[in-house]
Amino acid sequence: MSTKDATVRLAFEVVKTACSNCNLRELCLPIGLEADELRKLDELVSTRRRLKRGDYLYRVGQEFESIYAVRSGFFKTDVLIEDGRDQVTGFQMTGELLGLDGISSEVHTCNAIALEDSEVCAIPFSHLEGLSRQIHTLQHHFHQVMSREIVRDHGVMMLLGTMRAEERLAAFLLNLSQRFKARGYSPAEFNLRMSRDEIGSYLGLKLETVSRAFSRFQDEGLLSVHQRKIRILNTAGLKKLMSHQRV
Amino acid sequence: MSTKDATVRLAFEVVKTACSNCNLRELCLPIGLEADELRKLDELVSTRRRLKRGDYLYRVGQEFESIYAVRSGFFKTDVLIEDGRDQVTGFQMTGELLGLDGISSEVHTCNAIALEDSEVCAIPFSHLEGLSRQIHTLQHHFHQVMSREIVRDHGVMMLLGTMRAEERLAAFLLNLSQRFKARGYSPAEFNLRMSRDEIGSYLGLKLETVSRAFSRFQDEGLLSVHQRKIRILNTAGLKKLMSHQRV
DNA sequence: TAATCGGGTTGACGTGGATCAAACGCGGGG
DNA sequence: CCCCGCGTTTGATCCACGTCAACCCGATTA
Repeated sequence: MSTKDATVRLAFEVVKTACSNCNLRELCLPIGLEADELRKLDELVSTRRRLKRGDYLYRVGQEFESIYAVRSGFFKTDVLIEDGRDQVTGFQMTGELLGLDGISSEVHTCNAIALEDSEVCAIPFSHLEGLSRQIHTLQHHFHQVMSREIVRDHGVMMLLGTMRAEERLAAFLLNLSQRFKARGYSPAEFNLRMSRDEIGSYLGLKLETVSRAFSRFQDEGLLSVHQRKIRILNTAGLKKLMSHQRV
Repeated sequence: MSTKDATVRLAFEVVKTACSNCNLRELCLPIGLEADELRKLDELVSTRRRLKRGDYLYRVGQEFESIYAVRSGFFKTDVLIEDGRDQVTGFQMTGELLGLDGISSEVHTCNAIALEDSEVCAIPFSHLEGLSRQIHTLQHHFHQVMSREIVRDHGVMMLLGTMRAEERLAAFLLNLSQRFKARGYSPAEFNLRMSRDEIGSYLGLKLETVSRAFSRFQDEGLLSVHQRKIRILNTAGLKKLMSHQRV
């Protein structure tokens, strides 16, 4: 894809929004803020961006100025190396933040791509820093979010470094399940937003291996799988499989 | 190792210290601070802890209250899962921060272990938050440090997810080399502080595989290896190997 | 209704790294 | 000086996953 395409794809719509009446406020940045603090945050979260499936929210190398909160939809982030290999570093759903990687060098170090039609709130980072110098709660919560991202990454490193294919997929599905649950959706039945290839990239596996693991889980009665529609039939079984010492 | 051992091993010495005359101030938190700001930071970094090889700086589950800056020595951090598997998540050298994982849940989520006799500066986290509400530069720099950790983790995920054994080791050695260089040491000749097993854990490989890769590099004239003493003979060769599309 | 297309599944086979096992070599203690 | 122990090296074998290839299936278009 050419660079020209890149800029075209960045087209988006801008919409006014407010944290104070957002139904994600208990998941997202505003957590634990007082009413008056929330109003200040409203001023800061200036714009909402609407993206279509496949659109880039930002790209490697692009100047960093805002972080983004997912309001609706689903994203992936990935990193590349010259020779063409790439690695999905995460999947983000509603209430989660995107763009934290850009703070360190003022430039984004990964791509963020919408996996379905989505909306994000753009939070200009310098404003966020300003406000978190005033609001202790916000400051601390933001630090917790960054720290949680580090802990999550350690979990993925563990997964990639020590687990076998089926353990990885089980861990991945259980994680998704728990995140859907936290958002009020069924933890047992959901649609995957990503392809087998993207799952594979995230888990350090080839798509065929992912597909085989799904089939195996289905044969063993742990899941029912129809395309991207997943139903978890035996959570305990998945958990057991995950923590199973390699044979 | 029993829990009793754990508490015993946490014994340490406390020493007064000051950022303003620390020769690491250009690598560490104080980066870019004015003289008067530096004095404020001095008050905050209250204690220095001295650890012996093998001592734990903190452990999984231990209450989080401070982050630590490595003043001298060398550390590793690792995470565990129940069944005994573990994964080294990082190696930290002088000027680098430890403990960022603990912010999210007020509890440490990994172990930090000294790989040689070491000293750290303890920075009570609530004080750091307080001070960074006053000093914009400090606040921003701290955010950059956290973000850099996230970017680093993405790099490791890439490594674990897409690279083959020799590429991983090459990437690892080049990274170490560059960090030694940044600290004024030779980038071409250094002593590894960690065992083959620890390198393997970090790179998602078995120690035998690490050992074989070292031997292979030596055969090919890229390195000379004597125990843990490494001399890089052909940096370009290592880089080329790293970005080599899989055959 | 057929043709096309992209993602997913399945099978056959190859291989990189794990596993198992033995030997080496250095450093410390008697 | 020899002995012991631990980290490391090296060799032989195994196997989980990658690779390659064929086919399937549902959606889209002609």
